[in-house]
Amino acid sequence: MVSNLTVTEENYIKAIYHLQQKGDTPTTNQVAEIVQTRAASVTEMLKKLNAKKLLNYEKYQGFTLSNEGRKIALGIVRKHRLWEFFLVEKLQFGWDEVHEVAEELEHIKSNKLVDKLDSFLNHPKFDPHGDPIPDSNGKISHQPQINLVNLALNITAEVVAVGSQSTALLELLKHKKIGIGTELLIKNKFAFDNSVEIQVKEQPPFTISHQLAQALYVKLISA
Amino acid sequence: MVSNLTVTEENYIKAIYHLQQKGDTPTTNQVAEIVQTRAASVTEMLKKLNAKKLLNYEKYQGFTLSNEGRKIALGIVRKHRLWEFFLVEKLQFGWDEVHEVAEELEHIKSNKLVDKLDSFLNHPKFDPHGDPIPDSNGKISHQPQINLVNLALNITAEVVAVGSQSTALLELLKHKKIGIGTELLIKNKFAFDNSVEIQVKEQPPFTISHQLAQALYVKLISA
DNA sequence: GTATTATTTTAGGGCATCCTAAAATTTTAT
DNA sequence: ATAAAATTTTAGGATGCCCTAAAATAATAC
Repeated sequence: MVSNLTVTEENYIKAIYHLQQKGDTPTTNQVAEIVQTRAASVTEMLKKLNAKKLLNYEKYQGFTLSNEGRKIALGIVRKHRLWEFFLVEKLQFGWDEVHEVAEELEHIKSNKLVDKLDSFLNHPKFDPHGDPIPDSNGKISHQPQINLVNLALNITAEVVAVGSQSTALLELLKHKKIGIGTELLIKNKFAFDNSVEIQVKEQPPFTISHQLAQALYVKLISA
Repeated sequence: MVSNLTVTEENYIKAIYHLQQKGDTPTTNQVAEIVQTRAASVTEMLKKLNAKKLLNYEKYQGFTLSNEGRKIALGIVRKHRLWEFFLVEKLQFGWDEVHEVAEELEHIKSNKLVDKLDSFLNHPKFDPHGDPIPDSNGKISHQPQINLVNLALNITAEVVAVGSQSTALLELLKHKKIGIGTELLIKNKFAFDNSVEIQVKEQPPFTISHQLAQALYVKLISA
């Protein structure tokens, strides 16, 4: 219960949590890719986390987080996203440059710190990328989000989240001046390459690739 | 120059820096005490830091920080004290409960973060314990400070720093309602045990031990 | 100035995490 | 349904930092 985990252990747990969030049950190789190591090292860690009952693991048969493991993952995600919010909101970081620093800050161990930070920031529900911040009980707010490729034509919507934190994506979005809160609508979809012509409020329309559209999540504007 | 150090290496450097600040040239055993390890482990690390040119070290002959080593130490101290200031000023921590958390936060690696934090806090010069915060060039402000045992009778002075961060000391100060900024004067010094009778503004006088008086630093009030 | 004591260093080994190479198992393709 | 390919696991070794015990050196006491 008091589980004092190493930074390494926390990173494995977080990786597994994120893979599970994407639907598919995670594989050894996927985890290795995320934590930047080799499959053999992952297997070793799986055994360790299994022994600590944070994972349900049968060799060759896959693994998922136990309830306890999920709680820990939610705690880490909470810290990560609160720090990101802090960095953007209070320290004036760009939303595309906070991920790496938050990767370090998320491992600071002090419940008091997290709770006080949360109060200081007025209990934000979503981080600067639009991802929900779990509350202190691990509860997550959901806002109805639609993938941009599924948005109907000529309906104005607001960007509420992005599909990944890769710097490549964030750089592109910055260049195109699209961020959380941007209002846009779809003028056209082109079957040839699935590219999408969008119009951002008050600006001339332009076309974005299918990959980029897939990385954007929007909600309808209740006008 | 880009020196990417481990948390452990940073902790050794910081320990050596603080020992040097106290005047005496540091010993292997003193460092072991501070970083909570054995002398043998310290020797090992001394060799490593020497190889990285952060230390001038000759076996059996002692060691001191090189210029590069001192720069690194100042960077860590700067981060530690800025975070302490943040915790007390913005997150409403008590000044007696921030040290441990700051021990973790000081190892977060991002110059941009430190600089932005510094701006956010309006470039504070002293941390909540009265210790000076080095600026981004490693420059340290000094305020004239007098040890309370050397303060003359009936001269009002203001507490500007405390001699250590030990929880025992901070707890005692809290109980006696003495902190940075407290104004007081000495009514009496007792030769028998070197205890000191002090009066805090508007309150009845009381006596404190020699040890406690030694742990308090004051400056005269320019009235 | 030598003997005793204290300090520092070396020697040798432990644990966590990483690695490569090989073996075991599962999945895919025909 | 079996052969080939991909994945996962085991085996064995490396590195960073820790430890204890013993050896080397320095400091102190008489």
